Amino acid sequence: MLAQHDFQKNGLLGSLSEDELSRILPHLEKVTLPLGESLSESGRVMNHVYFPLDSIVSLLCVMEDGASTEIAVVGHEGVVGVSLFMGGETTPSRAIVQSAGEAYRLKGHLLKREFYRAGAMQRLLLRYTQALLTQMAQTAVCNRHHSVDQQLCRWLLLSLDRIPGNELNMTQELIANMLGVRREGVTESAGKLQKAGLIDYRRGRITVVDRRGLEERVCECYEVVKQEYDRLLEHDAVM
Amino acid sequence: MLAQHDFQKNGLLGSLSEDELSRILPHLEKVTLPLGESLSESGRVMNHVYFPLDSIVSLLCVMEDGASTEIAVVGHEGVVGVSLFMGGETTPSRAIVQSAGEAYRLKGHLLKREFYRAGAMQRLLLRYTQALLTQMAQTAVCNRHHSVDQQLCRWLLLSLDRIPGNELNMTQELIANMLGVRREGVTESAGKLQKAGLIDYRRGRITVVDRRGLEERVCECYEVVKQEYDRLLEHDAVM
DNA sequence: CAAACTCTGTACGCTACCGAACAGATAGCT
DNA sequence: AGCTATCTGTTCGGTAGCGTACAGAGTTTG
Repeated sequence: MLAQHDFQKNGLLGSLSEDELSRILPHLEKVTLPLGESLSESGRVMNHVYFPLDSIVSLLCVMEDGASTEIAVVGHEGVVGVSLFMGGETTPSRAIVQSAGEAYRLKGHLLKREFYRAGAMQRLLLRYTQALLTQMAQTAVCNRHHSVDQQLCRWLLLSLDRIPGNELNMTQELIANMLGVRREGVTESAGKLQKAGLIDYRRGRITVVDRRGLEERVCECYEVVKQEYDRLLEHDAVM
Repeated sequence: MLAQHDFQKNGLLGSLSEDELSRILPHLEKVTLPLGESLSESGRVMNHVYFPLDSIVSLLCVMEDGASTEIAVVGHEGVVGVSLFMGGETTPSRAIVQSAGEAYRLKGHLLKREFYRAGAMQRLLLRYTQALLTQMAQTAVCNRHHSVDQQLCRWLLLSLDRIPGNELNMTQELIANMLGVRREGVTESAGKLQKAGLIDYRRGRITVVDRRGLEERVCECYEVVKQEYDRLLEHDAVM
């Protein structure tokens, strides 16, 4: 049945061979991730890893005073919970659902078992982890050198790449938390984009009307990350 | 002979079992890394991986306009070149020798061969990579939320942890490049630390005279990273 | 020993972003 | 419908860090 095959919507799952897939398929469990749900808390062991389909998960670094910054975003191209197979079991960061949607989840020990077979799954996950590494690095530079305007563009495009359609359900408050800036800063930047006719903002719902326009305005960070993801995760390259 | 055993100065090499070690030992080549040398350029495949002994290597993200930011630092606890075994072969970042010193290097394909034996070496390298991930994430937050003063403290402590003694050979210009700020900003911050009696700065040579003082002044980012490194890389934990 | 170079200190105006406070707008609820 | 929550827009003073410019101090070179 076709419905059984929607795991293909996740890039990693979709890249596995029949053989590899058949071992984990029976254990894949489809779940709906509501906005704001926490999939992973700082220092806590995760029971499952999550393969998003149309949901988006943000990896956040939260500080003692509550201030936070998004360090990476995970969508249908990836998986939440790399620390399980990397061997550390936990991370000091949090994983929060930024855009509600569906995902497949898998018990952590099953993923680890599969990982340690040292087959295609391992290669795939490692390449994905490297892509994640790049995203984090580029986020660090972007935080240092680029304006809120540019970062907002980057964030919108990264999100847009991970959902179907061109609508995002996000309040400015939430975006501000992700970017680690003030809510007013987002209001201002979003206002500029609105005036320029690139987006349409209405109370928690952003519609991107001119994607090309955003791409012209965004800093190079978006493209660097995108190209690296494409390079590392194109299906042929998996092996 | 004792001189043969200084590979133990590198935490990763030192954690390997006799058995694991014996396979790569004949291929380890000791090299001296001069200040400023580039070990890895954006998008270029590295021929070797480097295990620093008393040298420090900075991983930098360089942008089109030449602006840069250090995203992580590697010393005797780690290895330069994780992209080789992660499967991507290259990264968009650069690796520059920040503090001259010695390192062992190993041909990339030999490390990969060892990695794919899926033994202790693999587990060790993956845990190290996770530590690196944490460092990058924390750098991203720090760039967003903390003052140059605090970041300078963090940077000094991270460097100090990776060299013998309490002297760093660094011009303010270089530090500024690492932190991704203006040279004048470093002058100012370093001046404050000098006045507070924490460091002694003289033309490209910093002597840390009050390490405790720095630790009191640094932001939480330093401690978060340090603890995660300790947790992931303590020898017992390796297996 | 003087010249050339490099590194450090200081000053000044400028801009982006912060913090706080508040007013208007929109959506959901009863 | 009206009430209330919440979300968005705007303002205003404060500040950290930027860009630029330049002066002094230390180090190397001829």
